[in-house]
Amino acid sequence: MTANFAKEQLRSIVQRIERLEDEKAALAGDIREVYSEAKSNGLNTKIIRKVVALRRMDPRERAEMDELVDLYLHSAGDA
Amino acid sequence: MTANFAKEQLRSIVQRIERLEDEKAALAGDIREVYSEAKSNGLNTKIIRKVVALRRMDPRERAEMDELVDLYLHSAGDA
Amino acid sequence: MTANFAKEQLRSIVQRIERLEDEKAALAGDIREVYSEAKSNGLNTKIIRKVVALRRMDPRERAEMDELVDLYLHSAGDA
Amino acid sequence: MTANFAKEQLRSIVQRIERLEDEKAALAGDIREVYSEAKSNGLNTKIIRKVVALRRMDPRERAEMDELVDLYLHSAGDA
DNA sequence: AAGGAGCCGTTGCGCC
DNA sequence: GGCGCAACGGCTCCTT
Repeated sequence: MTANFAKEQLRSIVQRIERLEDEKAALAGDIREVYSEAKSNGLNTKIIRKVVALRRMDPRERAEMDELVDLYLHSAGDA
Repeated sequence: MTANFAKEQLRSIVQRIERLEDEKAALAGDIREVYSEAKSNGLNTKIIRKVVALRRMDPRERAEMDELVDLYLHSAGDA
Repeated sequence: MTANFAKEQLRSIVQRIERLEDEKAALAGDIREVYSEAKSNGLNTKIIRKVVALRRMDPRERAEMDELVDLYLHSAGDA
Repeated sequence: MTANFAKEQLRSIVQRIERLEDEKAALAGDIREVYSEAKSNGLNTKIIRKVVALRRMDPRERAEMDELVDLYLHSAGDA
């Protein structure tokens, strides 16, 4: 029956998503633990988050962006 | 000078945004106060947030969505 | 040297986070693919997302919340 | 009647929130328009957003944070 | 290319 | 007063 086929398909999809979401949540927990460890060792987790984000960016692209920010910042601030 | 023109334009834009952002932040503060008042009167603010969101939706659209959710939920859960 | 120890520690932490973030991103990609497949089979992914979220909630808690929403919605709307 | 009192109170709260949300949404629209204008004048809106955010920060605090980011970045990257 | 939806990071709130 | 969680805002991707 076609309705049952659709139902089975939906079930499968929902279950696969839930499984993957569970794994993702587990990893998020692991990451949380690492930050927690960092904090208990006196490291600044907010800064670490920024460092991780910066390292993820392409260096060339990052340099361009920094230049533009400086330029715009200067233009916006001066008379 | 065209560079100065661009600079003036950027200055104007940044200042207009900052002004609007200030007003927006003030309103956000007002909203926060109302929720705070609600909470201190024993109301459930999480529920109020949902109610506000629901009231914003078109009723017809909302009904359709609820029906679909029920249908999918049922299909996903039964054998 | 204590500075080097701190440096090594930071390096380790950053690398562990990056590794975990990579795995998390891969899972996010997998989830996206499943939704994509669902959509190409004519399913409503927005609804599926709601269903997944609902199934994650505790049923008892969910029922309570629904009741409260109805109550508040009614109180807010009637004269 | 106390129930009616609570109902009136809830109604009032919901309506005040909705009013404030409307005003906030209007401002958000205005801000959106300014960015749109900026873009049509060849300005990089992503950079403008960063500039606006930077200008909002306390300079002293910002300098400290930048130093820390450099320090951590260096420690994380070198051997 | 523009607009909207989902995801991620940040900030504020309640708990301990 | 710090920690953990939840809501908010910004960024990115995807559709139109």
